[in-house]
Amino acid sequence: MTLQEALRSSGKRMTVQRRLVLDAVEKARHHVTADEVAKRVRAKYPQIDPSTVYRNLEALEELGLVTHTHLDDRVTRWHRADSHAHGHLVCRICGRETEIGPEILAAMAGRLRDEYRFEADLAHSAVVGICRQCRVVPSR
Amino acid sequence: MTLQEALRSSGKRMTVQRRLVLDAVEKARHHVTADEVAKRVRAKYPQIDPSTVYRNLEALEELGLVTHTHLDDRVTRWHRADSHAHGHLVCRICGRETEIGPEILAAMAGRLRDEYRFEADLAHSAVVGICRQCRVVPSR
DNA sequence: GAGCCTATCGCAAGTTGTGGCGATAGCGGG
DNA sequence: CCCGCTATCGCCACAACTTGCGATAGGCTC
Repeated sequence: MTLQEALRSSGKRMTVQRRLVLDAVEKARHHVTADEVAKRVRAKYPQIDPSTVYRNLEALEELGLVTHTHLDDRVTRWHRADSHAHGHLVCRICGRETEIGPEILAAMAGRLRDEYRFEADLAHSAVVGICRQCRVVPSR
Repeated sequence: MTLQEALRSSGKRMTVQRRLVLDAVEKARHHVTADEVAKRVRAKYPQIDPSTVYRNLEALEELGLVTHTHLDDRVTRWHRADSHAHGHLVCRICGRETEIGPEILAAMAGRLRDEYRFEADLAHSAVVGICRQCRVVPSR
């Protein structure tokens, strides 16, 4: 079993808490915050500590089962790792979030790889800027 | 005086605290965290509250005097606004940070503008990935 | 299935950044 | 130069994580 192997080779264990956190992320359709995961898990099992949720999200990321993305400025958002590749645009004025295909980001990643030998992870951060709606009426 | 005009037109005031925060950011050679600014200011004027520093950084950003960037995942870093345009690559393995010219990022910004009418601010976030040194020895 | 090693847990305290509130002080007008 | 309006301040409490630590419990071995 792949999961078993991954666990064994990394020296990690599958605990009840870890499975609950993983389930919560997988059940969530899209990006969820650690806090949302914690609330969801604690709704059923209140004795599970929030810090456990945070640590498990990191552990599951090391196992390659989940990933995190920085959408807007501050909050970290988690989702299952096998989601299709895509990027995000986030408007700094209205906060609206647009999902975009991987092509444009991939083009940049290619140049970074060629010119800097840097392997960019472009799903990791959203591109911040001003969306088409908010461009029309200048903010300042 | 430009600063005076900017202040007046935005209805903001120049207080002692605000000037100290601005000075601290300008004196800092590169990107500093809000916490570092607070420590530096409080070293001389301990009665200034950290929350004042945070609020003043935002206010100075609205005035266009300073900007913030997200280098690694979590911490917000501040610098004076007139720095030359550039992007950042941050390695998720070793944490090393590379400054890059604006060309590659600008190319992507151009495509986002054309295809999505999205005005990207690419100095705002660093590109996270794996640097050339850490690529040699795979992490997993 | 008993025992051991150690990853992981729950708890509690620390860190970092945010928001409300009454008091203070810029700054434009009279 | 005094007054008044209100932006800003300092303080305090809170929100969002993070970390240290002793106790617990996976999972491998015998």
